[in-house]
Amino acid sequence: MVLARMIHPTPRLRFAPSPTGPLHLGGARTALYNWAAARAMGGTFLLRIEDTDQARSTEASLKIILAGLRWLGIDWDEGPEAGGAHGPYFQMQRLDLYRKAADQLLATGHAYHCFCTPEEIEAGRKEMEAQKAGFVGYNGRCRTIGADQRAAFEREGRRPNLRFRMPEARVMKVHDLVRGDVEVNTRELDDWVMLRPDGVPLYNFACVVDDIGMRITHVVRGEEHFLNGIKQRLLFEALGAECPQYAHIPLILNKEGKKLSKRDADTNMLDYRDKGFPAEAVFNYIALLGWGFSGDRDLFTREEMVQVFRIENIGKAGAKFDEEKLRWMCGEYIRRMPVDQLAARARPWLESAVPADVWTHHPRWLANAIACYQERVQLFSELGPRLGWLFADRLQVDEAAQKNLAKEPAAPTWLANFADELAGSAMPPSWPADRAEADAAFALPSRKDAPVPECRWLGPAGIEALTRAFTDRIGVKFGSFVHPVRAALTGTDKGPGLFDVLFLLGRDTCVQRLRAAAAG
RNA sequence: GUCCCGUUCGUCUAGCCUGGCCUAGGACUCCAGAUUUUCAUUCUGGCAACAGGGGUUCGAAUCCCCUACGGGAUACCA
Repeated sequence: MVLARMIHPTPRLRFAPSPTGPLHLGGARTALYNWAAARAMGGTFLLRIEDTDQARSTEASLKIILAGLRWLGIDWDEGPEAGGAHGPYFQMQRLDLYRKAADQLLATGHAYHCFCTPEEIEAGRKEMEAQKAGFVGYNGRCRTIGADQRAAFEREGRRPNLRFRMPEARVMKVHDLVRGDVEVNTRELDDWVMLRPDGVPLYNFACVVDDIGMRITHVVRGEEHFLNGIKQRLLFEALGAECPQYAHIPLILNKEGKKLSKRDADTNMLDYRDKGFPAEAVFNYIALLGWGFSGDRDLFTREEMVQVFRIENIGKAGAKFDEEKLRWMCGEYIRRMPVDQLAARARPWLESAVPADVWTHHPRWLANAIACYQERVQLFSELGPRLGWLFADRLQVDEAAQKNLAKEPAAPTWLANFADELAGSAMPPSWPADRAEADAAFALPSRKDAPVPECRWLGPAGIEALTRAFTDRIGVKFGSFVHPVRAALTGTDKGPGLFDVLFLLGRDTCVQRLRAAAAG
């Protein structure tokens, strides 16, 4: 048992953002895959903040990243605001650990001080380029520096960087969980800087020290890190630690097929939240960018994903982001939501459209109204504008509706007479009057085969019967009658079933609007 | 320049590792039809792809090679 645990340590994965910008699509997907892999393997998922780029790191970005992850439902077991036994989880709080590792590497000869100035490094690079060397990087001038030269540099006041001493031409055979077996010759890489004179580490160094300290076993990250992975493997080796399993995944491309950048405003995850995209739909969609749930299904929950997710199944080819499909997926999720949940979650976008009184005193009525639009919207934010006609004092009539009102010369007469008919009917009263009884009795949108409940008020079916009897009586074709009525009542030519509209509006408002339309 | 990775319908993908069940499946989009009082939903049907060329094999989307195209890397950023 103990032995088994040594061979297969508890999987520990991390997402390690640098707080230099918002959480964008690519970062969200990386986090999501790491999270899913951790959950799938019954392991631990943690967050580490790589804030060593002090000039660009901000507290605001950190907040946005954490909020974005939480919104997507990606939770972490260790990290900021969660604590954990392997902290601190901010790199700037781990400087002593890097220092210690640096001393060890210096002592074992895996690292050396480099006194070159940026200008000297650049000159060396130019020289290599002129020699048509395939690889162009640091020329390793300080590799073999003597004590005299070193002392001379120090007298000049130069402060050294710490560089990693790369093996000269070693063929690294590595296995990447996504790319498979790949060979890289270390001559493609130069002696990279680990530590600045001020003691702040650079990415590859801090990353490895932390992955060791945090016992990371698997790393899923963007393919821009593939070569960093080679450098890091060597560093693990030099430090006598085991390297995690790496999986380098292709980048997400934008519609133009270019790399998604942090500057693309609509790639900030919180923008999707603010625009009314359901989080679980965004999660679902992002998961599909480079991974397939199965051959015949692309709608799934987080839990279902965790059941079947395997890092090895992430695709090697880059994917383009398609907002059209994302939106379809949002609509799909909204349709499947219980209507009360939809109302609650859409509320932030409904505050201006729906009077506060409705929320507190007419919840069933509002739920019915929202239910009528459930299959007609894709985003929470689309609900408010659609509901406007319900509360309008003076109805806005759009062009299509005006056409429908003008098409039949007799329409004004029909509407006036229909108003009289409704005035004497048992239709439910109109908001703000109390109509809770009717709203509780009838669930919208009404369905043809639904049984008619016992109620003293007319429901949609009853109103339809009344209407059909009326059109028969005045000798008007039902089909032509219906359009001007909808126009008069909602001001548009689209929307829920007409009798749901009548029911929602209630007797008095219907009468009033029909008469107003009849009067022109 | 050099190195690495990739390329299946317009898009996301299944299939590829372990060749035959692939006249290549699903989804989004689009088109047509059905249902319907409008819109939407739903249902039915349709358009649409193995980048190109060689090779291996009885047989290749699947294995090998070359070409083209795309992406990534080549920092005192991460």
